[in-house]
Amino acid sequence: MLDARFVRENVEDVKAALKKRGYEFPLADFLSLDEKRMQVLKETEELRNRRNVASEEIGRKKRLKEDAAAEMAEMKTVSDKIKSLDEALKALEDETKGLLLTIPNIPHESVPPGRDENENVEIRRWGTPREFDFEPKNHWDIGEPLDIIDFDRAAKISGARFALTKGAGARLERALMNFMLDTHTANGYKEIFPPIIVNRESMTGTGQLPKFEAELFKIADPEFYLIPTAEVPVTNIHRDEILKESELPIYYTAFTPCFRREAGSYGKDTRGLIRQHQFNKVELVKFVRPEDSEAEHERLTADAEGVLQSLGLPYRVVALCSGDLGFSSQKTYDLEVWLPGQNKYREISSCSNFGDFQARRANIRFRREGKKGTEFVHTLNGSGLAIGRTLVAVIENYQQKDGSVVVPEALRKYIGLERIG
RNA sequence: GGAGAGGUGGCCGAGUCGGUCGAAGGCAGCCGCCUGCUAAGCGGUUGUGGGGGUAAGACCUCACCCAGGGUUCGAAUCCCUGCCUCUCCGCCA
Repeated sequence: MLDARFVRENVEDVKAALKKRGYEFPLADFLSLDEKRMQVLKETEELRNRRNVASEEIGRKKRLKEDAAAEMAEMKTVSDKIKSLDEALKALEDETKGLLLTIPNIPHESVPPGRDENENVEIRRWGTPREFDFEPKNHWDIGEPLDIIDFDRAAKISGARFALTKGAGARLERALMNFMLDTHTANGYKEIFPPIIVNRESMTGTGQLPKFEAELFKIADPEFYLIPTAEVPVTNIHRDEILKESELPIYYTAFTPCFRREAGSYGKDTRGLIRQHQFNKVELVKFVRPEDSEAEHERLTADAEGVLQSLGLPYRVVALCSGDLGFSSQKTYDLEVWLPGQNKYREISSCSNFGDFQARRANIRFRREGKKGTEFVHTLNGSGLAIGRTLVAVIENYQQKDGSVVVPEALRKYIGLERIG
């Protein structure tokens, strides 16, 4: 959420910045609403003040056994007025806030301008895609014969876009989870195992609601949501809190299943593990001081890259252009891993700096040492990594001509195998 | 699922028959003083958000005692609803 006062005072800048995203800011709506709101607010406060003063006077008179009927009658009408103004104010506030909640974050100045993913900018590459002396297969053509991935049974149990792993596949999934968590905790992230069903406030805090309800799985009664990413519960750990400066930065890592409706992606990645309604992911989340967030963003991205490097998986880092940026993000790097089966790089991690956008929504503040008042922290997060897609990458990059899969060195002690199949 | 208790400031805790309650008292914190140092002691001070004001302060004002409604001239105090916590019974991984 953007700051109302900031928007009010920087209308043109805000408008221009959001235009970079391809977002038309409803400027006139906001300003007239905001002005009306302030006007009503002032009026109510004046009346309240009058009432407070009069009520005190009435109390004094009553104690002295004097008559206060006239004041009481007058205040009755003042109170009625306040009540109706309050209703109007509440409506205006809801509307203003509702509008603010649907405005995306302002892209950071370093974000490359662009309309969509085609204008994202490659920052660097790591590793060299392997040369195959045979035609490399898709992961499902490797996994199904090995009987480690089963799409048909999962479809029977649940439906399309579900999969189940078994045997060495299930163990590989578990090995990846442990390997990633161990890697990140060694780098100073505290391990969290959060709830994966959350309330509306949490979803609003990180920016999924109110705008993206259609992408979420919802539990109707009682009202809850399944998380689309651990970012939601983990960032909301500190919702409505005032942290000490000495506590920052805070680093968390969390393994969770994630649930996404994937509405609007019909026909995309219909086969295979790439796009599932349910998938596992290890997430990295940071809470930092504003002046540190850019450097922390680079480090977080490097931490996610470290996992790919340890696994020997070639990848590239891409800076999302302004038009491809997520709603809450002010800057994002995607990590794209090489998939021989598709002969291209595919997203496996997304590392974002949200600035104070989420902190303002979720009301996460900190107090500086020796200073009065509070400031919003900056929040960041990134996948470290999406486990399903990592499993795909391992299988495709380490496939052998005979249909087996060699287990990367780093995973062997976790899975207890050198080869699958 | 049934029965009951409770939610007050960083923490503990008081709020009488509704009327200077933003809220006693204690602890912790901060600033002085004092003791050669430390501890103890003495005095003062310490919440968040909005609006106005100022060069910046000072200052003025509104709101906030879980949340949302209601009663009233006036509510932390009374009433309703919701959320959360705790205890007992039942059930259960």
